[in-house]
Amino acid sequence: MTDDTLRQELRDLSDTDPKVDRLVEELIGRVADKWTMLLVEILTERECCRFGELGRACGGISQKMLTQTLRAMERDGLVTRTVYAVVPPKVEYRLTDLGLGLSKAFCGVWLWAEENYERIELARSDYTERREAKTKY
Amino acid sequence: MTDDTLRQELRDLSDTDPKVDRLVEELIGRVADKWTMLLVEILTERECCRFGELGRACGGISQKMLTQTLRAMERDGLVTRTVYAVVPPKVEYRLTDLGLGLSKAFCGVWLWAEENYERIELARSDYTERREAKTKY
DNA sequence: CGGCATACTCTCTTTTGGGTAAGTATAAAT
DNA sequence: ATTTATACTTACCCAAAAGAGAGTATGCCG
Repeated sequence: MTDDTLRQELRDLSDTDPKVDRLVEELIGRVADKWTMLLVEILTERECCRFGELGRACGGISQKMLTQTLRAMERDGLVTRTVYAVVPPKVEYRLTDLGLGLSKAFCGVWLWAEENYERIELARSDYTERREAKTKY
Repeated sequence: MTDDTLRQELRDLSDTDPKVDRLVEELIGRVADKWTMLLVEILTERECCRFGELGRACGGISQKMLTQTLRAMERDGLVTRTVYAVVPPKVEYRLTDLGLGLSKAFCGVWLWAEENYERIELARSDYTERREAKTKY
């Protein structure tokens, strides 16, 4: 994709009526958060997961945030939640088509992050160096 | 892209060593926030913007958040900041290559959001209906 | 009888995000 | 002399987000 194609696509996107625009922005705000993105990634890799499995795969997420994020995703139609009436309880989560679509869309961002994290670390240290140099005298 | 290709790509991504994995996750957390994404989008469309222009284009962002987000983006090497020594002050922001890369990567998510926001609204109302039905008796 | 496992839920506290409003510098315009 | 424009910075404050930790239900296993 050329820069101009990109520019054009984004312009087209903003040229729709402002109500849609706000909806889309709100949706991005909702969906583009750390835990949602992580869960989408994990659920893409392993198709079907139990609650505890997701928790372990996320590393460091609290139970509260996990339930909360999963509920929001369920509400938005990104995952399905299947409860088995057994004891101890068993609940399985899997992506819907909609969720898989988001995964595809977001895949580019993961790839970008993996390709560029070194450059960003470099930019960060350069920046603090520059700031330190400035305040030196 | 097939579902399996996607799965494989994401698996490859997680198979790198866990240190890189955490870095990438941290980067996603940093960059995947509402204001950053909006600013990236605006700066892609109009190439070069002054502070005030960005503020107006964002609609409803406070000066504080605007400076704060722009500073973080500068630190990460996503934008350049050019100060002109004039009065009243004039400062121009534009995306770096890195920033433009992020824009490209994230473009897919905007498109997805635009294509699917109706489905999500529908899923939401279905969900609340289901919940209401449940709690009815 | 006493754990253990699982998927929560609830409460309490801390942290963060983000808004508001005021202050700063300075040249040009009125 | 006062206002205007611009891009901030700083201080203060509130509400929302998130973490920590305990509690719950229940059948199975020893």
